[in-house]
Amino acid sequence: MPFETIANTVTSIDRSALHAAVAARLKAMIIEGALPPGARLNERVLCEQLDVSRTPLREAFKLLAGAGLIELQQNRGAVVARLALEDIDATFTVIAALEGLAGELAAQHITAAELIEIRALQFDMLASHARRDLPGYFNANMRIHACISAAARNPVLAETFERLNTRIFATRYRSNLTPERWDQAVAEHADMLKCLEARDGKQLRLLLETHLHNKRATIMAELRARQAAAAA
Amino acid sequence: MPFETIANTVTSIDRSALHAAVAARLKAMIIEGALPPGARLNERVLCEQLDVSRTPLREAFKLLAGAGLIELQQNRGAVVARLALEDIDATFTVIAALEGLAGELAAQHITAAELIEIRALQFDMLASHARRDLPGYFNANMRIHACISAAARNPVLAETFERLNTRIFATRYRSNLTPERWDQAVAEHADMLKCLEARDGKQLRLLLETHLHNKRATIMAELRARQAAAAA
DNA sequence: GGAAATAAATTTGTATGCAATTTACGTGAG
DNA sequence: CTCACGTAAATTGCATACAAATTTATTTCC
Repeated sequence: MPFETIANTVTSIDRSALHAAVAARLKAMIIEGALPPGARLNERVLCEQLDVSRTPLREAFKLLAGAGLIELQQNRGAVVARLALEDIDATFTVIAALEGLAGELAAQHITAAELIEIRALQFDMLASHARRDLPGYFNANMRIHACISAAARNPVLAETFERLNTRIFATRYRSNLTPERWDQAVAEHADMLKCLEARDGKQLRLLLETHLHNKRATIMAELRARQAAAAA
Repeated sequence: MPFETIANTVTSIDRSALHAAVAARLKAMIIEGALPPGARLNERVLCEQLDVSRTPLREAFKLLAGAGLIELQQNRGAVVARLALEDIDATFTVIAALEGLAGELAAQHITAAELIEIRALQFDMLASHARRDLPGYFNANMRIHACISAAARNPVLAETFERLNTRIFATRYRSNLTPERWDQAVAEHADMLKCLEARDGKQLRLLLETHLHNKRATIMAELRARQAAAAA
């Protein structure tokens, strides 16, 4: 994780590590959707917007390209990585396996304090669910998954997970949910918490894989429907 | 294309995409061990060796840093990523889960032609094992795992796998083996092939996870012993 | 008017120069 | 002899200049 150590939230850019700061900034813009998939990254325009010269900007491009967030085209610049539906599906498949592993390891290593935090986040999530506050729900949801990832005590897993999650962030955490699927997801989270408390890693792994598989099916159905609607 | 240009591509590098070519070259040097973990990457020296100016070299650094192959240090250049023992252990844990997933998916999607190729590679591996040809064994071994990864039909999985594998390539495929562990590994591969032929994805996943877990235990034991010997 | 050819403008890729930081080295004090 | 300090050398980071490629605009011809 070479560039996410710099705070993404800073408005003006730290002049002492321009390429890293620019990369963090661009990454944030991609996650937030300011730079949507497929968007061309014009060097001159971005240089003016970020107030840096081309060298650090181009180096930031390479950092993001190495991480798979953007694609470089020979003599034709860079574009934000465009994920086909199959790629999103494939990414969820891998994330399901990784989260399953994270859950199994977390059940072994999680501390009492971390468990308390996850319980609290679970209530936050229930509150957002009750209020039908989708952004709040996704926020709590995301933090629970991050907690589990952290409790796994495997930095390689965390990094790999972070890397894949970044690429489908908007898809994963800005999708719609049917009321039924939302209820089901909340119920699945309750089961997951029980497994964690019981330190039942095997079962938690199964639950997480199923949970992610269900989320994948939901999102893929929505995306396919959206694509069909756009084609018509 | 003139003959001279073709000849040049063998020794020197393609001038039309310098940063990518340099990155590929550096990656190869890292995998081959010419640039061992922790080695400092001096810009001037590498510029002369690769016959490029600093700009594409530095851009190549960023590509590799984004992929996690090297580490950038503020005002202090770049070094080949140094993996602590815990990192190697953690990487194997993740790879085990990913290969398990790959096996499960491969059992669903593998073609007859691919199965034939894996059977052939299995015999190559047996031949190398019989001759006690360790490099030949690792080569066949690596290709079998690559075949399974390809048969999974999941580009994200393949990419993630490739990325992690690159980082521990030397560790994974240049380690020593006790005769017993070597025999055991060969036997495990025979079981894996049976599962593939029977299209038993669940069982193949278990086998692969166990196989990788065993490989991890072997390698970690060797590395810890080596480290203890070096400390003494 | 439209297609092909051509020229201009834009954009990308690489090389190089300069400033800032880090590292190396020599000198002298304790 | 060791350690601290200061200066010089080396190295890194960024900006800019130039070259090559691509895209856009214009002209020419049918």
